[in-house]
Amino acid sequence: MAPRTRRTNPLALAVLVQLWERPMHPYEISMTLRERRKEESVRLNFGSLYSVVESLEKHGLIEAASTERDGNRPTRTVYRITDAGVTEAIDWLTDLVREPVKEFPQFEAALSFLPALAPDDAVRLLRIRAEALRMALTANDATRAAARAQGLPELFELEAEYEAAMQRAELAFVEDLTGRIVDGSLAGVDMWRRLHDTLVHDGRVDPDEMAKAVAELEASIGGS
Amino acid sequence: MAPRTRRTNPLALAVLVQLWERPMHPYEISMTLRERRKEESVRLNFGSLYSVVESLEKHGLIEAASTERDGNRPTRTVYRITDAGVTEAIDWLTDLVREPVKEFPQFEAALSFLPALAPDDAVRLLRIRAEALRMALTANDATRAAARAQGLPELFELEAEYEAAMQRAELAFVEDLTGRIVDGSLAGVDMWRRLHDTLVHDGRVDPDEMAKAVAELEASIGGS
DNA sequence: TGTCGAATGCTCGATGTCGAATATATCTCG
DNA sequence: CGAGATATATTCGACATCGAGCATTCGACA
Repeated sequence: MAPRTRRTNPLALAVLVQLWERPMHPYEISMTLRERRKEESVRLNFGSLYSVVESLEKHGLIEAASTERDGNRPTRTVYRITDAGVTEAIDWLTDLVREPVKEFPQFEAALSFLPALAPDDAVRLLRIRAEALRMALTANDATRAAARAQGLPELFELEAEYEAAMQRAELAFVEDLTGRIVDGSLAGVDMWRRLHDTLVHDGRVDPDEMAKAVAELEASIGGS
Repeated sequence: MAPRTRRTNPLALAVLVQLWERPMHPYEISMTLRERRKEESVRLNFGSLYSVVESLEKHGLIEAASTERDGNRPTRTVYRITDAGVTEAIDWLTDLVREPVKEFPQFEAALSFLPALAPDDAVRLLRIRAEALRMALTANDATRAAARAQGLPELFELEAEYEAAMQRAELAFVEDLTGRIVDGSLAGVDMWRRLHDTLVHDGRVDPDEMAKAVAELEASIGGS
C-alpha cells in the first residue's frame, strides 16, 4: 500500500479530480480549474501546483503519460491518474464531506483579541466590515445569477452558494455584535470601556494597572 | 521604517498581544494562550511559535528583555514588545476586523467536487456531517455556558460565539442541500444521476462518454 | 517587417510550517 | 526512595508554500 499523501493541500485533490476526467499537463490543469472558477474555492498558484503534482507522482497516484513537444515550446508532461489515485480521490472527498474539520479563519482570531482595541474603534471597524460583506454578497449573488442565466445547473455552483450562506451568517453576527456593543448589552463592555480609559495611553499600557486588571479577572472566574 | 512582517501567521499577532500585556518567554506565551482557550481560534504549535518569535525579533517588533536561568532548567529568553510592535499589533488587528479576507475552507473545496461522488453517497455523507455539526454545536454551547457560569464575560468569548454562528449556518446549508438532492429540486441532479449510471464503473470513467458529457455541458453554457 | 505584449509552461529559492526529538526537573504513589 | 509520568523549554530538519523569474511563442498592430 502506497503511503497515503498527507492530504494537506486541497489543490492535490483538485488535480486528481481533473485527471480523473482526462489526462492533462499541469498548466492545462490550472487553466481548466480557472475556467471553471475552482480557483475561488481551492487556493491555486503555480509554485504549489508543480510541487503537488510531483508529490502525487511520487506517491503513485498519478503517472506521466507522455512528454510531448509542441513546436518548439517547452516540453510538457501529460499526466494521467492511476487506480490508486482514483481510490485516493474518492476517499479524500468522502472524508471531507463527512467530517467537519476545524478551520482557523482570520476573523475568529481577530475577535479573540478584540478587547485590545478601543470599543469605539471596534464598532467603527465592524460597521465597515458589515458594509464590505454586503457588497461581497451582492457580487456573489450577481455572479451566481449570471451563471444560471448561462445555463449552468446549480449543482455546479454549490461552493458559491455555501460561500454566500457563510457570508450572510457572518454579516448577521457582525450586525448583532455591533448592536450589543453600542447598547451595552454585551456582558463586559462596561469593563472594556473602563480599562481603555484608565490603563491605555498612546497605545502603551500601564504595567501595574494591567497586572491588577488581569488578576481581578482571573480571580473572578475562579482559578480552575 | 522596519519592513512590515508579512502578516501570514496570526500566531504572530497573538504573540504581540500577549507581550503587550506583559513580557514573557515563548513557552509562557503558549501556556497563557492555552489557558485562555486562544488555541481554539489561533493555530498554535511549538515549531511555529519559536520561528514566529524569531521573525518578530528580526523585524524589531519585540526584543529580548533578559535571558534567565531558573535552577538548572534550560535558559529561557524573556521578550518584551517594542513601540513598533504595539503599532503593528493595533494596525494588524484593525485590518483584520475591517476587511473580510477570502478564506478557503476545506468543505468549500469538497462541495466544488461533489459531482465526482455518486448522488446517493453524497446524501449519506452529508447526513453524517449534519449530525457531527449538531454535536459540535451542542459541545460549543455547553462550553460557553460553563464559561459564563464561571463568571467570564461574553466579551472574552466572542470567537466561540462566532464559531457557533458559523456552525449553525453550515448546518442549515447542509440540511437544505440534502433535501434538495433527495427531492430533486436542485437543478442538475437528474443529469448527475444519469452520468453516474452511464459513465462510471468501479470508479473508472469511460473516457469517450466523459468527453461527450463535458462537451455537452460546455456547449449548453455557451462557450464564453 | 519589427516589436511589444500577452499567453504558454515551468523552475527556483527564500520563507513558513509542523511535529517529533531532546533534555532536565518535578511530582506522584506505592 | 525509586520509577515512571508529567511539566518545562527549546531545537531540528523534513517538507510545503509562494511568488517572482525565465524562456519561448504567438498575435496584433503600426
